[in-house]
Amino acid sequence: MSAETCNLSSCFLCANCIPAWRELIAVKKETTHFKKGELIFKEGDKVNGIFFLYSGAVKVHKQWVDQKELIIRFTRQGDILGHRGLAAGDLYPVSATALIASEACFISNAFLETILQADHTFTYRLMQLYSSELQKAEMRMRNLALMEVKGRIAETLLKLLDVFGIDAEGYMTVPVTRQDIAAYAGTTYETVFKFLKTLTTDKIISADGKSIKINAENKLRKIVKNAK
Amino acid sequence: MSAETCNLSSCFLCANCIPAWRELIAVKKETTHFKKGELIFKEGDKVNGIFFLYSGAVKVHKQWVDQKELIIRFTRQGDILGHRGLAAGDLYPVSATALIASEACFISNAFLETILQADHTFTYRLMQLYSSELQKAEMRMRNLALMEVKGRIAETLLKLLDVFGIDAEGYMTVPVTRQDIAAYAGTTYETVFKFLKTLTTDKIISADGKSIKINAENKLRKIVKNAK
DNA sequence: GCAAAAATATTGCATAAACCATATTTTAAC
DNA sequence: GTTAAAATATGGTTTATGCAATATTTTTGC
Repeated sequence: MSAETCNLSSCFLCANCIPAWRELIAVKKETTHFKKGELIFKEGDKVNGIFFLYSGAVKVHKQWVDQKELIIRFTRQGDILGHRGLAAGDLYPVSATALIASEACFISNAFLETILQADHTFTYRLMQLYSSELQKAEMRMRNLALMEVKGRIAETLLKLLDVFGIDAEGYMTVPVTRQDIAAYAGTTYETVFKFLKTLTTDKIISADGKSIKINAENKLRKIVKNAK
Repeated sequence: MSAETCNLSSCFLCANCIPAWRELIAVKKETTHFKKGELIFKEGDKVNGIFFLYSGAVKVHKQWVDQKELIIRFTRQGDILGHRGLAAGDLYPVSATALIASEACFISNAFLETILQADHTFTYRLMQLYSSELQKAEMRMRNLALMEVKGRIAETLLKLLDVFGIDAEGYMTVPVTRQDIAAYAGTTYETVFKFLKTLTTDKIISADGKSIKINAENKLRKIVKNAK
């Protein structure tokens, strides 16, 4: 179970807990597999535990009336999923969906509590993680509220680059739909489509169907800076 | 120093630490006073410690180019200020400004670290607090991105009611300017002005100059719900 | 108590971006 | 492999909001 799917070092839990715990973690954790497009957990579901993403790519999103949704963040290998619900309530406040085939270690609430009680350094690190996530959330809040759409779309492209990286030819490794770009930028598909077209015309990006390649990162950053 | 300004029980620190610590806290803390409109700390300043708001009302805000700002949250007695910077960097990512005369206990970084290392329950509670703040931040992110302006303004009024409460005649206890309402809702003064006027015409609120009174809370909630 | 600076009041206009409609292509499901 | 369902492509219309302008009132600092 452990050898193929978890090297006991790359996820937040293994990287930050007391080494001695890893043996027990190897026994207690369950490895879970998710297909592309599969729901990992759903807003409103009861929180049973926490996921540590071992491989793949996941979007964390939150609904609003009438099919609308905002993508809160994109996560990659090593990231935590479902930690928001941990201590603050018993229902997930967000949903998580696999963007590509993904694997995660699932740790039950009860076992996590045990770790938190026994390993104070881990608790401290988790608190630090939350603190930095909070900072990111505040930054994003400000951008969603005050930055104009073009800047938010440019920002989304840069974020995807940062989180998922690029392959040998410079194309983004994880195929994200334009609808997802819109959902992260807090806008509509049509607006994304139109703006990506002008970006392509200006050679700032190359959009070959679904795959996107960023040619001029600095120009995207300039768009973000100048987005009013 | 302690008796007049801090009862050693109402702030997050005193309420959640091991009782034995309170004596030391009483010695180590510094009581700080802020006048209406005074800056408590500024985005980009070096983080020296953490504030526990003892009395008054404070806005936490974040800048964007060209004088624009978003109010991240309103805080009242008992709340923590400046905790974002604690573990995640050495510069404040936000500013804090007193809305009315306010008092806060200041705890230096060094002493806070001591508490965190010695009192694991406190660390755990602080982690829980961050977790719930994160949930709130995500909710707000979604609302700022997807809810239309009228809903966001209505939401702001409800938030002010929730955080600061009302006096005997039903008026909000803390005078918040329309510009601040706009800054929280992520919109402009003019839009707030126009919408508050229709709310007044519809008798949902009474706006007597600066003081605002909410007459029909349920109608405001309905506006939030239906805001697209 | 006066001057300067915010905050408020008000309106009209410009426009960015959502919404609508529809056709085509790609992806997923059985 | 066929069909259904997403996702994409693209234009035209509408409208919610931001922006500019200007006048008045309130607050604040010295």
